[in-house]
Amino acid sequence: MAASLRQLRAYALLLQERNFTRAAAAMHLSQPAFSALIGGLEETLGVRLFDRSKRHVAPTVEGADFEPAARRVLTEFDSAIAGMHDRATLRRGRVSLALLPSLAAGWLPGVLARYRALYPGIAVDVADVLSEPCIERVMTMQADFALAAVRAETPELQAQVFCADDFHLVCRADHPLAKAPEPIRLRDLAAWPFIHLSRTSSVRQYLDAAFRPQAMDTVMEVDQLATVMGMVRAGLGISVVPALALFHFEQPEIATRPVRLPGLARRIYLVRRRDRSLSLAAQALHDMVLAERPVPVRSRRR
Amino acid sequence: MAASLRQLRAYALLLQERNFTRAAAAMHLSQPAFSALIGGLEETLGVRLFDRSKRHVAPTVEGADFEPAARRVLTEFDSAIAGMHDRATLRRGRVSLALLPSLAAGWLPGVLARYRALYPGIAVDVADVLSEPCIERVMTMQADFALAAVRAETPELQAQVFCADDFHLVCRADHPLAKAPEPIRLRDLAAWPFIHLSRTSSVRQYLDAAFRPQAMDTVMEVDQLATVMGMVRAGLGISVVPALALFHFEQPEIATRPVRLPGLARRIYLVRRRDRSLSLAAQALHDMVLAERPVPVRSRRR
DNA sequence: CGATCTTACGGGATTCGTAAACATA
DNA sequence: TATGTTTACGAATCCCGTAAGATCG
Repeated sequence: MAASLRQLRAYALLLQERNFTRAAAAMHLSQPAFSALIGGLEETLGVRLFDRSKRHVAPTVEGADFEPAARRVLTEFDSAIAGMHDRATLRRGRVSLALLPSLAAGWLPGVLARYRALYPGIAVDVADVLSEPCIERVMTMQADFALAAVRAETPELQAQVFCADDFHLVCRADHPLAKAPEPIRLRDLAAWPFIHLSRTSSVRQYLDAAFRPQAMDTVMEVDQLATVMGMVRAGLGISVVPALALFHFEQPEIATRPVRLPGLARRIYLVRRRDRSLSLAAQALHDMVLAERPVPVRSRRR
Repeated sequence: MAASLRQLRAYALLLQERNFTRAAAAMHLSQPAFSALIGGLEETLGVRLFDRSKRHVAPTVEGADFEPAARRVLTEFDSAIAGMHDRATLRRGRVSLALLPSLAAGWLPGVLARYRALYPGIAVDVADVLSEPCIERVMTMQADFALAAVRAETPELQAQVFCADDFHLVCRADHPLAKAPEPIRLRDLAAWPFIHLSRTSSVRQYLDAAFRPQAMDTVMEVDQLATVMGMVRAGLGISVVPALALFHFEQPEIATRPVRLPGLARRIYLVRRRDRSLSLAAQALHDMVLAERPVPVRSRRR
């Protein structure tokens, strides 16, 4: 005969009430049914837990000594259930997201503000890294899902198009290209001093595929888009950046123009593991992220 | 709908088997019944704990995170039950006994040796103190029961006769009284130098009631029976001690003779609380103590 | 097609509540 | 006698196992 939690609850209740009738009422049970619970527990343990010889019920030595263990079990159980219930109702949890720095700085904050307002108990872990580390984090399960510029379709990963991201010219507002007639084509840029991003960036890889490097007038190569912005604003050169990064260049001295590109526009993919389902917290963020995809940004002519 | 321990066990089993059929078998349950346990747990928690889409069952993020809490609850529960079962079967426990030093040194060791052999897991706490502190310890529940020379019948305490304890003369083997004809009466001792115990001892109180103190030839007053023995052996005087303390005087140079006393013999009482039942460990010692009451010790004439 | 989980349903054990018996101060 | 626990018993519930259905590789 195995003991049950119900019996432990009856025991704990009787220990504080010291009266079968009241304890039974507290458990919404008839007194005989309650008595059977206590009796059953005593039988499975092989020990009498309460003396009910006299007017008031009193625990035996064994009955008193059992209290700490019994209460520990009950509270552990309840908190375990409550903890999972909190996760079920999104009052607790954790979600980790890996995404491109441009998305992380420009588009994500608004989404996360709404997410946190809805689910203040959920901890959010953001990794703002380039596409390759994004994918790597999903692979190693450091991130629940990622927004990256790589269509990572492997046995472990699945990818879906998240949004299209076209390229834009950035230059000083007083630069000739700032007022050149539409459409601006890639070859129109080749003559001008150019600020490149590092070779690991997806923009650069796209440009390297379109041009032979030596066909361009490369002024320098930097890692951060913010640095590109500074160089352009200083008149050191022009550059081409994805629409999602244009927020860096919303400055009076800088103009941005759409560039007509051969082939398809760059795409951002939502990448997640194929085998693992998302946690509830991750699923909620996933759904919100899809519902609030970035809207195309308009370039500005100066 | 409340969660049950059974569901937690099913969960823990499925987590390590990752297969409903095997886990069900391990629980001696049909697979559908097992499935219902998991389903019920998932419903009460409001979270899907396992993905069973593909060939093998895999825990969801929530399902994996639930493991530590669930296992903790299960092990706490099992150890709580096992702990009480150990106490029920006297494999564990504690008993504390208060008794007169003479009993503690002369009679108790043999009893405790048998008790410990039967119940090696039970810790025994012995207080070898005089009658008053014995009773005090039972009152304050520092001792489960006591063997003392006081019939402590109060609303809290009940006493039963444990054994009778008659008094014996102790003197040097070459003392005239060692070979005096039976019976030796108390008045036969008045003429000889006498070693008294302190006034708190029950022997002394008995003698003070029988004689006026000034009627005796008091040599000195000591606290310990072992000291009495040393004094007597040195020929400084004679004394009277309870039969239970005679083991101190089993020495070649010392003779012991029964003394015929007016009134009843001294009695040792077993004293316990009236309201509290004894713990199982205490009850076992209680029964053994009663079964092995001291047998009357024979005095020796030299 | 085979392995595996879920759904459907009848039978059996457990548990409940009412009523009566029993114990104690 | 009044309060409070145990016993007795019919009824509702819950849980299990068998069998059929659904799904995925």
